[in-house]
Amino acid sequence: MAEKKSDRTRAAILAAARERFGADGYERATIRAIAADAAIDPAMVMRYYGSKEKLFAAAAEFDIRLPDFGDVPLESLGEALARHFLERWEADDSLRVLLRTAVTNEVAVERMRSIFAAQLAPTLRVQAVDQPDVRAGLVASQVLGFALCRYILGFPPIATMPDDEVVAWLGPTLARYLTSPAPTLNQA
Amino acid sequence: MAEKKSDRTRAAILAAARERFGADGYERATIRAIAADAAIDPAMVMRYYGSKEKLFAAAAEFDIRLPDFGDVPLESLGEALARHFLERWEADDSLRVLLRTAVTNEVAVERMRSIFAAQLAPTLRVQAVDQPDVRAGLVASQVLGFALCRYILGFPPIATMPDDEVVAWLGPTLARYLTSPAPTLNQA
DNA sequence: AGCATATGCCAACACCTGTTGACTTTTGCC
DNA sequence: GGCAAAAGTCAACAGGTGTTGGCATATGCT
Repeated sequence: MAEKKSDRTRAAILAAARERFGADGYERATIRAIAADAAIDPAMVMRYYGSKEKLFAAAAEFDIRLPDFGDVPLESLGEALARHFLERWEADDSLRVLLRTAVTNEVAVERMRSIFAAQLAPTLRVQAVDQPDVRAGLVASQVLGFALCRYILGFPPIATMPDDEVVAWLGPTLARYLTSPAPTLNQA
Repeated sequence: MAEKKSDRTRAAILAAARERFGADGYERATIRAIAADAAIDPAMVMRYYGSKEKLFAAAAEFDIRLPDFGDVPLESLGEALARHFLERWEADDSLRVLLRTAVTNEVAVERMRSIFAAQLAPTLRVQAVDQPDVRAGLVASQVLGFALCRYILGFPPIATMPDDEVVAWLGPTLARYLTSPAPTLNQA
């Protein structure tokens, strides 16, 4: 092991950064505050991560690989997705960081998009649904909207809803976005 | 008319503030930039609105009164809501301001909540649905999530979707949130 | 006209931001 | 023990922020 002490502070910085970015958003999370949380000097943050942008990029980097839904029957995929996202969202604050910062930071937007457009859509393609991009977008709109109300805005009935009830409400919505035939429009 | 010139610059400031807050969010929208857009001195902003917080409060203030849905049959209320919110969202950038700033500004959160919790929920109570707060929250989650993807994040298939298609997709979802019996949970 | 008042501009303030360089301490190897 | 490199500390920088007070200009009333 070539280095040990440095790795520990590197990790401390990253953990503090995740928390601050997630709680305050990109602009209000200052390097000084992050350094104070990690109990080190602000200059260390620069030495290890180069800049605030790069620190954020590192803090927003984590494996967001969706499990393989290729063999889940399409009818129960909605519920499976709802449960998976809920668990993923409560496991740590990685997704919260992304959602809170995506509003003002392009990097976060792109990373968020890569979850839904670049991961969910292909999964749907395997299931041979039509318009996989549209359906993935609709799923994203409901999942992100619910997360927004629950974790960021803290809307009372949504924020305190038990997990099972969340799945029971959202599951059918997602299922419909995945399975329902695309709407036919009468006129423009 | 006691004053004329001042009212015009007051309005110019407010318009520029709405645009900047909506485009950049609360922290990144600077008073100097707003003043530059309105082609006046930053000091004028302070003279007329007192502080950045108060300017924002003024910029985020507008009538968001929902039309009276008391007589709309519950089955078509979902579609009516979808269409109303979509129109309201595209009419001006008031709601965009609120959504973008709500992530970091408590005032915006409270104002957003007042739309759904304090206006939509009572409307539902008139229709005698059970759990009106939960249902209003669910509607909020889908409406805000879609707006987030369409106007803030700019997710490709959602951002470019024709209005009628939006209503066709979202209407049934909202309708289900309003009419479907509350899910019964087997166990905790 | 003259004058009070409203309106606007300018320069500066105190503070906070990300970032940098020089300096000191600790670590690990010979 | 001695020494080079790593790890950490400190103070300062340059620039941007909200905010303020003083000074000039324009306006409208009598």
